[in-house]
Amino acid sequence: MNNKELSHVLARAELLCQERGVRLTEQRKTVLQLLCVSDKPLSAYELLDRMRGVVKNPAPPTVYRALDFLLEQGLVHKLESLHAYIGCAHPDHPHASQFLICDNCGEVAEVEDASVAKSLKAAGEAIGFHTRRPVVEVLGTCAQCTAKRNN
Amino acid sequence: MNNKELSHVLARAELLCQERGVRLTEQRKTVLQLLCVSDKPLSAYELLDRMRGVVKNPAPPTVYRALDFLLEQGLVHKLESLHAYIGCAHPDHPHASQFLICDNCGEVAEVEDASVAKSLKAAGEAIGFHTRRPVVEVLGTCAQCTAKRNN
DNA sequence: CGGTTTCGTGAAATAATATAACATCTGTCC
DNA sequence: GGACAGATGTTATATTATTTCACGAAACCG
Repeated sequence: MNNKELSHVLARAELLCQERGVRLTEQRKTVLQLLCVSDKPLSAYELLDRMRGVVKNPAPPTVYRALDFLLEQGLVHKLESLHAYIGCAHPDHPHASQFLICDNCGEVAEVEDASVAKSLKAAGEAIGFHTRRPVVEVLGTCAQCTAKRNN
Repeated sequence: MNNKELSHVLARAELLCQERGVRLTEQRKTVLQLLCVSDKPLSAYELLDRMRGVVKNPAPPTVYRALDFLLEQGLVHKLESLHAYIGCAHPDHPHASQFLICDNCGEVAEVEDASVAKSLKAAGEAIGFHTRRPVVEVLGTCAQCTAKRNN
């Protein structure tokens, strides 16, 4: 995420939290920023390391608490298959995203494919299942890495 | 999984492994059986506990090695969002399954929805992404639990 | 304003999940 | 039987996540 996007996301996060009557504290903002400026998903302990410069003596609960908050607010996502976290690419609206994760370079693309969401919903409804949170993470190789390998 | 299904799956597993020239050893078969007879997904350490009766002094690598093998052979699945493992409901053919996981009762339904698979594939291809393993786990409430709650 | 309640944080310990490294054994092939 | 590859035994350790209890800050309410 570049600087402009970061500013937008942070401003948007401030606004959303205000609207919702929840508090985007310094620690929470720090974690959100760290995730947004990272070019790859970060594990909780990587975040912990990077917080050392900013927060005094952070412990695991420090980062997990911030992550819990940000996840609840839809400002970050957890990538279950990587045990890692990533800033949400479009926090502007509630959404069910899918993630395309490159095994090779670690790049993660967050996409919002209506057709995927729809067919998933339908598959659940077919057996009376009520969806709370869909986890859709596709592991594979991104276009760039595929191209490189074929050279 | 009932007894008849278990027999079928085990027989099928034996056959598949023979065809592929890989060895379904006692330990591996034990892990597969434990997963199949369980009515819910098991974590690696739950498996470890249940192996104590069968295998002498099992250690974590014992169970993780067996799981790695079984995952490779498509005989079990890993549920990333639960850190747990489950016997494959239909090992007869290679497949990309989706899992509907009930938060309330822990029941997991493995479904193979062609429409989901297709739209996911398309979403990847749209950006040149080459899929290796799709992880699709829908967290929510099963029909039974929804009904109970509304009573 | 002062009291209270709620939410957020600090800190230490520990639980749960997963892997590394290296030695030993077992089955298969020639 | 000797050599090789694959499977297992064993100990230690890495990584991810939660519990618990004490303390502090902000919002709420009179």
